[in-house]
Amino acid sequence: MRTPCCDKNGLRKGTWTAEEDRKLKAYIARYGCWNWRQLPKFAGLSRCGKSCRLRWMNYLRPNIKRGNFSKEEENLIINLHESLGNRWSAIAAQLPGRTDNEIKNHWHTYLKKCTRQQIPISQAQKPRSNDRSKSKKAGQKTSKFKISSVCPSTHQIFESSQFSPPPPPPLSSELCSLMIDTATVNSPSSIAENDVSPSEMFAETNASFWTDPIFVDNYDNTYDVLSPLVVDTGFLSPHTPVIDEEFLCSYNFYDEFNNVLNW
DNA sequence: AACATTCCCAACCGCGGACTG
DNA sequence: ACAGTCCGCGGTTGGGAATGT
Repeated sequence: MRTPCCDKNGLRKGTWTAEEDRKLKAYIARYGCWNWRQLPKFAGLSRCGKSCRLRWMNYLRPNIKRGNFSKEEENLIINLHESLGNRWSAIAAQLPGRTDNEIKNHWHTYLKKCTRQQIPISQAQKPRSNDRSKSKKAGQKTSKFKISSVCPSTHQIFESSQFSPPPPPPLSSELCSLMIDTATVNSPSSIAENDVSPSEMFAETNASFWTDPIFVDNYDNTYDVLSPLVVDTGFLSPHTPVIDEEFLCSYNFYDEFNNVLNW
């Protein structure tokens, strides 16, 4: 894939690394997508918001179906394309777990040929299996995402929950990650690896957040709590999503046996 | 085995609509 | 009404993997 590089603003472009994915997933699991433009700054990512959104929507989001399209899906895409045209997002809405980008790619690489040549899907030459799934590529090697039929989309999880994500507290992305990924919780010293210092975050966070008594009251707790036990400390407000092991297990996000997250 | 070509898809870009002040 | 900002969509690109010679 595209070689990571920096643009003139110092923002990274190109292929996402596993570390970037981890930061983004952890941040969104913790705070949701409250503002794509601001998100990378608080998540400790040198990416533009657009890039973060795309990565999340097309790859990291839970409940994304990967792998080959079934005949039923392909027929549905063709039928929907006849009626909707290139409105990929509208088509994707009818195919749970499929992204507009994936459908668009599949259309251009395979289905378009079928329709142009009037070839039945079953007789057309199948594209190379995407089970190769770019597994060797950066940012995707460590993905352990499991598809669960009972797993609601993250969109549903966040939207159905009662919280309205506030601007993030002065937590580093590293700490956010540690809070969700218990397997990596080892040493508080790792917080020193932050891309954005707490003071910088403090300075950049909007005023309304700092007047929020929930966070102000618990601000002192934020730097010495490095495990999911933070949930019990009272640091997390009732308005923030509490991502604990039980929650994660219930949606197949967390593998209790191996003590790792499944994404 | 080595090289050339084709395929595939993650990611980028630009545009337009929605929203806000 | 207008300008600025943000978000989402669709078109396109580019480079690694697969396939062909």
